[in-house]
Amino acid sequence: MVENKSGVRERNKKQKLENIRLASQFLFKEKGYEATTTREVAERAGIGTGTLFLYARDKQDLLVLVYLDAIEELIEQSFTGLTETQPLRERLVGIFSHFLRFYANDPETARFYLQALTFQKSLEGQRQEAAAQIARFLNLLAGQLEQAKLRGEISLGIDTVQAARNFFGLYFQTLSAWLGGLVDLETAINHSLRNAFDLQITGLQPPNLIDKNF
Amino acid sequence: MVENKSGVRERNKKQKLENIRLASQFLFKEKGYEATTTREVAERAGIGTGTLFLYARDKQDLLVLVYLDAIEELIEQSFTGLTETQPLRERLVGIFSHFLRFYANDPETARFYLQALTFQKSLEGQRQEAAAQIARFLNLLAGQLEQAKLRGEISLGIDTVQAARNFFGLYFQTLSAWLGGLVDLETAINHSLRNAFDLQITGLQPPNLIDKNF
DNA sequence: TGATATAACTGACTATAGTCATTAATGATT
DNA sequence: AATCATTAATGACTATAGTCAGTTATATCA
Repeated sequence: MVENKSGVRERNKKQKLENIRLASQFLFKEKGYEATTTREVAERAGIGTGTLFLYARDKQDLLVLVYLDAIEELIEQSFTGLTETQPLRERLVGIFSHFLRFYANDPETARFYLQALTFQKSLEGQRQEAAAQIARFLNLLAGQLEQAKLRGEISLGIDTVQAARNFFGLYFQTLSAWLGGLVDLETAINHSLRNAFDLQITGLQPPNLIDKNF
Repeated sequence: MVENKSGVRERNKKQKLENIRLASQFLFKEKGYEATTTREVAERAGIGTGTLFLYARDKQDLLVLVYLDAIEELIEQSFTGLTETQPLRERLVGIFSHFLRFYANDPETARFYLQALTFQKSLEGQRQEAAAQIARFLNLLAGQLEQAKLRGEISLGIDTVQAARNFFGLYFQTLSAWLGGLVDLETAINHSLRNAFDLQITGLQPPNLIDKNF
């Protein structure tokens, strides 16, 4: 059991995965997700068909692989350049609208990507990375909410992690409605998302009941 | 263009659809969704393979067909026997827990059912029925919230339809987390769902800010 | 009732995702 | 450098969802 020194295999594997990623990216963009066959991806990546499935669990996993980098950048972007004066609701709508607008570049493919992340038996392969990415996003979101606490916009007693989860859930619902064709993009952002967030921030209780809790 | 009188065709079609439903139901229960082939369903329903796809758009549509009746009954049940004294949060947890516990009978198949409803291009065939079912459920839920208004549990200014949507979104997130194996059933109901609902009811704002709004 | 039109049904066919027994390449050990 | 062990790569193969050109059944109407 001696340490691997040359690392030829490791480098080859990394290179192969990157080739697969590039091939998938190119073909999905060129012909669309459904029209692309896994054989085409394998051929373009310069590997056998069987090999492809050593690197990705299934076809959808290829899509997740392609989206990983883009989403990472998107998370970065969505939290930068937030205007100081914006109220919380607008900040949140601003953050999440980045994602909606990104998916709008290719809604068809986005649907398959999001399907790959929802209601899966277990998150293996590239999906696991994507799940970790979402977890990181939720932490950043909770951080934003902590800052809102400091600004006095939200109550100090709030569980910001739970709040972040709630906002994500509401975002996801809007995303689903939009990609399902129930609303158009601008309506989704300016109405569905905003109204949902507004109600989450405001809550349902009348003031007198809230006072009772203190 | 004379009216159809005998209606032989209509009756035949209704009967065939029912046969398909029963065959699907039996086989999905017997061998599981994935292990069941569409040929088996067709054979058991006494029709050709091509005919099957005149009645269902695809395999998942068969699943939606099977679930339609069960969900209808479930909606009914979930709104009956609500204890008068329960606070809103408990009522809502109670309502939604019916669904989680129902899906717990066969979580594997439930995953495929829910996939069939999420991020689809368009809701055709049986899926359209399922979407209408959800819309009806949301209306009932909004009705519950209206009653909560009368009891003074929530503010009169609340848009109960939006609130119903929000609760559904939060429920769906919990459902997804549970079926994805991130939490067990009891945790999902007693923590994930309850905490999410709690925060939606309470809201995020400190009392002084709320007062400003009035 | 016979002729014609329309709607429903069919299973052979196609396309393709994912598997697996076999082969090739790399790394460890002497 | 020769041998062995482990890991990676391969493509022929399998399984099955969904299609479609051809066929059959029902309805309409002279």
